[in-house]
Amino acid sequence: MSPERLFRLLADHTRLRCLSLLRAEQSLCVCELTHALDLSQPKISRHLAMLREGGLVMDERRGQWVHYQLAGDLPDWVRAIIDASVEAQRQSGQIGRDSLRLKAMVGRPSPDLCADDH
Amino acid sequence: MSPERLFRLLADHTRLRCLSLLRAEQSLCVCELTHALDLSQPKISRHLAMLREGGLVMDERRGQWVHYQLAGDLPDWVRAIIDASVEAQRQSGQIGRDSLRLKAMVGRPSPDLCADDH
DNA sequence: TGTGGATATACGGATATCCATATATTTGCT
DNA sequence: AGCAAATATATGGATATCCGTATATCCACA
Repeated sequence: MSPERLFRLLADHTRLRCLSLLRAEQSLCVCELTHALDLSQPKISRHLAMLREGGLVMDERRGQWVHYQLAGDLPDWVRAIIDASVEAQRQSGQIGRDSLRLKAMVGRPSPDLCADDH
Repeated sequence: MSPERLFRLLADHTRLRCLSLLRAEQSLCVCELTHALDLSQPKISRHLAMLREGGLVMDERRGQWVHYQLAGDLPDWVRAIIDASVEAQRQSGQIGRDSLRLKAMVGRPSPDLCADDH
């Protein structure tokens, strides 16, 4: 991952919000992100695919849901950049607003249910 | 400065190289950057203008030269992001190559001469 | 005032990015 | 097999970005 490629990935409001919320919430499925960010499903899916192709997030299918989380093997400098940007997002209140919508989501697939291999 | 705007500014190889070299060399004029990066003068000038409009660098005219340096009043999170990207650039050898070309530049406007208000 | 060096900006064209919409794919369930 | 929910991908258009080239501006100095 080159710095230029990383910055291109981060240079989009939607992707930044996805990353910030994923860092705050550990693991989220596409429909949770769609609801929390209040954006269309294809839009979220497309941006998550870009983050995945860049190695910033991992996906894992659990039943009919696909859960995303931050990649665990990120280089230190990449993690430092993501951390700093998350901090700025937090100060702007963006993460708070998205988290609130996530909390208010009804019919949210429970992480406990999904964790079981049922 | 929003994270998205910062990342857009950093999402370009030329601007990253300018920032890295400016951080390493304190202060450089346009012709030094043009020579060190081996790129056309309008290209360097245009990218420096973007960095200036984004508040990442300051310019100061000294005679017929315009010297650029990193802005001194950057927020902590911005500085952290720039620092991390510079570190990655250093590891890639990019800064070393550009620094070498800078050192090898002949007729380089001496900082000592330019510092005087002659 | 005029000339040359250093820097900045304007102008098109090529390419990339982003989006909305429509559609395909995968999975769980009956 | 067939249906519905969740997710992914394709398509085409609008917009943004980047670049090379040409030109304008600013400054030192004669």
